[in-house]
Amino acid sequence: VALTIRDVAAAAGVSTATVSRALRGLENVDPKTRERVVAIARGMNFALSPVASRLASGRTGSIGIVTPYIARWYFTEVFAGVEETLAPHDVDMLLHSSGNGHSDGNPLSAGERMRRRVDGVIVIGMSPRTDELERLAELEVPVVLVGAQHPELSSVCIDDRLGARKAVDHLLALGHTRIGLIGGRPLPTKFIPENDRFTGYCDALAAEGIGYDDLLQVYGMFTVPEAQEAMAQLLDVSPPVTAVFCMSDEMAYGAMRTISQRGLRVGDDIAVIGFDGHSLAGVFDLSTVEQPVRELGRVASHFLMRAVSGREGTTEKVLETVLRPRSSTLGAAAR
Amino acid sequence: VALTIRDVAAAAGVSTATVSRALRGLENVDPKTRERVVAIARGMNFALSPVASRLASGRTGSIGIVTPYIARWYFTEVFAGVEETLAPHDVDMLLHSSGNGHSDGNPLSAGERMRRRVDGVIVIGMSPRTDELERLAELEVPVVLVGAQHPELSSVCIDDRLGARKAVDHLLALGHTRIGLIGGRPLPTKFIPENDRFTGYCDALAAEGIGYDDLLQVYGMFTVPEAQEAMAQLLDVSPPVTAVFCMSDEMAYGAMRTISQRGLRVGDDIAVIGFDGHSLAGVFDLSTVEQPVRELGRVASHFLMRAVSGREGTTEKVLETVLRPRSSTLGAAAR
DNA sequence: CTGAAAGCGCTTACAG
DNA sequence: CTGAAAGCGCTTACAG
Repeated sequence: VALTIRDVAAAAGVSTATVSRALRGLENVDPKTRERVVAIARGMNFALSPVASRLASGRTGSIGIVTPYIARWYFTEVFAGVEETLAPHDVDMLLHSSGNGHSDGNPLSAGERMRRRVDGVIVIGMSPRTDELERLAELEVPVVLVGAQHPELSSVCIDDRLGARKAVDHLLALGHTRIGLIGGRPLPTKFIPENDRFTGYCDALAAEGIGYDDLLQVYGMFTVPEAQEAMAQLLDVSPPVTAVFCMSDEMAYGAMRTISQRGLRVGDDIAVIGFDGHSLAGVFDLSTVEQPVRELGRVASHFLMRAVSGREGTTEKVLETVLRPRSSTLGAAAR
Repeated sequence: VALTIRDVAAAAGVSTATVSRALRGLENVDPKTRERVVAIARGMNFALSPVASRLASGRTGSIGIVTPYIARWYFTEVFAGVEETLAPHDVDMLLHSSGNGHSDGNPLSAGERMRRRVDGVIVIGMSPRTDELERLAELEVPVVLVGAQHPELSSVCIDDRLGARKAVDHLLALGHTRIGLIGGRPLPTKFIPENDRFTGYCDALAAEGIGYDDLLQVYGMFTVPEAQEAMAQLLDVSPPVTAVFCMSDEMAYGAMRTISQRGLRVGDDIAVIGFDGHSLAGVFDLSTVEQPVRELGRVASHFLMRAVSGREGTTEKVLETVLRPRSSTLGAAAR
């Protein structure tokens, strides 16, 4: 029932090759011809079949996006940045969540899912040392990493170590010396942001001559409820902590909750600082180190587009973070 | 460089038709043949080209997802529900955000973007009376609406009127009689959830013999900062409100902030209730009416899959909401 | 600037 | 259960 390029060619009295060129806006078409063809196509309400174009041209016009989690703030923001820059170029995005968001687990690996379907892939927030990534590389299309680095791949990320240091330096400047740390998982793989943030925490303490105290590190798994428990644990160590650095804002929310449930005042009795620049940090007065998450997605998209068109090899970019002090560290005075 | 089905056929000593059938798991293939073909294909590391399959079969294997916003909680949750149910069936999702998330605005309408690319589309959180939807319908593929209804389309939504009523009834039961309302936009189109929630608010008041007072309705545009201002406005009316119903949890967060900034206590001096069941409502002790957002996405996916395979006409489903009282209405005692 | 023709890699009646 | 063959709707050297 749908029209084909042949119908348009016939109506315009030209070859299908010319219609194809005209409709795609290629250079080598006489302006008058192009105009006429375009007008006729529009008149017939014709549109090229993307599927046929893809098969004929060998380009998929799609990129893959791989991420462990699909409904989390960080991913969502990166994704928005990607969509924003890619949609105008008419590239489709094929999403694959490798994580445990699936009730039944995701049967396919990202590599299998993406195979023969994409011209390149953006990997968000995944450890760069996994089989998953390994298999993705076998696809032999450009890959760009967001939030991590890899010796052989393009990437865009932040300096997690420095970011963490900014957070803890802030606490230190406020006079705190017993500073708790709510991290993610107890034994993260090498190379991932958690390690760097941990190192930044240690750096800051060391610069003040404060040694690392294992009792002050607890784990919140990057979720609110687990961070609540972690904070409860932290509140029981002695000598007591007067401040806590959380590796994510969401964990910081959990920590804040536990603190007020204990009858303590966030920012006055115990200082809390997060990491991310979550969209609700402002309204809940949470001090944090902001990372330009959406921009991460934009930059990754640009890298990928360039790589797909073969215009360059691997590139790396590190974006800046900024400390945003609020009353969760400054106290009621700042509210 | 990539292998084709012909290579596999040659290696297996069968026709391409048989390879095609075997690899797709069709019934009419001798089990032994299938097994052998599959083994050989695997040995060659061969995978069918989805693009070629699509062109040959006429099915796109994709569905479209249209939404005004891409990085908002509601959308994200629905999307996760969709992804979760569709990914295992190997259907690709083509996303189109029609909203103003784009720096440069989105040049294409959803209809144009989706054209010839999808077997069906899910429309999330859009007013059902728009050109956008109109053009989508012209695609002549099944459409299912999430969060709204339409006389001619399948849909899955909640009863917004009843949900709002639950919220306000809760406030009324607590003894409040001056109840503010933070809505979205001043003049929403007909047929959309805002109107229903407004009606539910009025229903509840009317049942207690309380008349509608225009001074008590302010607008927060579904954003935190605008809700903060709206709440500030509300705090200045007299006689004063003792409670407020916000049409979204995010607006409720803004309201809570304004209230505490004024030195008042949320839940004790002023009760606040939201709407949605946002993921952080619990940690911030916000009373709310929860809607099963992810489930909305799952149900929509099932509807769409059935429609795509021609198994049924339009269907509607209304999911339940549940009141979740917390200390933002119950007061410190519940904390 | 334009066209004829081959080809992209599959699927699907149709026939057996 | 299997195969030969046509066809899906484009794009792209190649030739002019």
